[in-house]
Amino acid sequence: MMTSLSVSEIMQRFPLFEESLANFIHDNGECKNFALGDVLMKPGQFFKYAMLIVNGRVKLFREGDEGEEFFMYYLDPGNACALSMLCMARNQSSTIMAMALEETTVIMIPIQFMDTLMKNHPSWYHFVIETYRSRFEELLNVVDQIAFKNMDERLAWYLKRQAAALGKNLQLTHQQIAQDLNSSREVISRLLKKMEKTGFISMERNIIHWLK
Amino acid sequence: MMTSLSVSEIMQRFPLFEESLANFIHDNGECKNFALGDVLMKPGQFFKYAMLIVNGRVKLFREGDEGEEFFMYYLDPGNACALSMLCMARNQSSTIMAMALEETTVIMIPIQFMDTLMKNHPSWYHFVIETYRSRFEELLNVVDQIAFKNMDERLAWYLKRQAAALGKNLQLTHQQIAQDLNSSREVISRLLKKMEKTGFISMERNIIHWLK
DNA sequence: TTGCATTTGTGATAAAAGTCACCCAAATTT
DNA sequence: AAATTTGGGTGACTTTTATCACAAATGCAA
Repeated sequence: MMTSLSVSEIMQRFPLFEESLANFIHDNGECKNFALGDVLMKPGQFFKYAMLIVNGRVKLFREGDEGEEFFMYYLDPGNACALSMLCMARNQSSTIMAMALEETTVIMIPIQFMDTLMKNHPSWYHFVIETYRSRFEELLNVVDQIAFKNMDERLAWYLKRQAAALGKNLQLTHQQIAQDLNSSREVISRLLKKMEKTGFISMERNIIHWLK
Repeated sequence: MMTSLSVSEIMQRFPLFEESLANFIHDNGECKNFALGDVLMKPGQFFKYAMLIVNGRVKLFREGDEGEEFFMYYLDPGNACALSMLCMARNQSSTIMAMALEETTVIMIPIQFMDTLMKNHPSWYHFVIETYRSRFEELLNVVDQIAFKNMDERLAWYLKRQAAALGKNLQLTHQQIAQDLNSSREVISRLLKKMEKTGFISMERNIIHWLK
C-alpha cells in the first residue's frame, strides 16, 4: 500500500522503531505528500489516521470561533501528530488546523491498526507516549506565555522559537506574526520597532533577523 | 508496602486495570494521605513517583515567575497525574503546583517500576495513554479560553467547570477566583455583578450559586 | 516609467483589564 | 458589645492592547 517509502527509510526517520514495526507500517500505512499551504487537518474534521511526519514541516494552530488563529507548534520529521491520535470525533466550537509549511511527506496509519500496534509493538507504545509527553510539555509553555506574559515578552518568545525552528533569518510579515499571536499588525509593528532599538532583532521588508 | 488499600479497592477505583496489575500496584505502590491544603507537588521538585488518585480531589495550577497562579484542572478519583509521569520520565523538576482540595488518598508508584509496568501490563499502557489524552484535551480548551476569550467569557467558563466538578453552590471568594484566573479581585467582582444581573448566578458572601 | 498592491510606520482614540483608594457589611475574636 | 478581620462594592485612574485612519516606502507589473 505504501508506495514511495522503504522500510529502511522509515527506520531512519524513526530510529526507535523496531524492525517489525517499521515493516508493519510499511505494509499498512499510506504515504501522502502535501504541498506548501496544504491543510492536513482542519476544524470539524473526523480523523481516521495517525500521522507521522517523514519530511518537511507542519504548522499546528488553534482556530477561534471568529476565525482568529493561534500558533501552537511545529511538527518536524520524526514527530507524530498527537492530535491526530486524540481522534476527536466531536465537532467543537474550536479545533485544530494543521498546515504544511513546505513540501511535506506523511505516513498515515489508519485507526483500525492502533490496537494491533499497541499490542504487538512495544516501541510503538513508547513512541506514542513520548509524542504526548513532548507536546504536553510544549503546550504547558504556551499556557504560561498567554496566562502570565505581556505581548512584548510573548513576541520575543515567539521569535526565539521561530528562529530555533526555521533559522535566524525569518521570512515573516508583521501581519503573519500578529495572526500567529492573535494580536493586531500595528501592535506587533510597534513592539518590533522597540526590539530593533534594543538590539534583539534587525528588520527588512518581509524579513526579521534574530540577533542572538 | 501498601498498608491501607486492598486489591479489590484498587480495582474498584481503576476498573480497567487487570488483576495482575492491581496486584503489582498493591505490592509495590505506596499509599499516602494528604489533608486539605497539602501540597502534593510543587515547582522545583523532582518527581520519582507516578501518582494515582484514589479518593479526594487535587487542584493543579501553574505558577508564574512572580508567584501568580493559574488554575488548570482538577484530578478526581480514578485519575492519574499526567505531570508526575512527565517529570518522572524526564527527570525534570515540576513547574506545577498540585494541592489537595479535601482529604485525599494517593497511590505512589516509584519510577523504577515503570518499565516493568509498561512491559508486562497492557492495561497500564492504556491507562497512561488515556491519562495523557484527556489532560491534553483539557489543556487545549484552556489554551482556547486564554487565547481567544475576554475575561467575562473566561469567568463564565470557569464557573461552569467549577459547578460541574464541585456542585452548583460554590464556596469561593472573589479573591480566590481572581487568583485562579490570574486576574484581580475588583475585576472579578464587577463581572460577577453583571452575571448576577443577567441571571447566570446568584451570590452570597463566600458562595456563588450557578443557576444553569 | 508609471501605476498598483503590499508592507510598514505612526498618531489618535477606544476598549479591556489592572491598580489604587476607600467604603461598608458580615463574620469572628476579644 | 466592641474591636478586628475578612469579603465585597465602587469611583477614579493607569496601563495594555486593539482599532481606525492615513501616510510613506518598497517591490512588482504593465
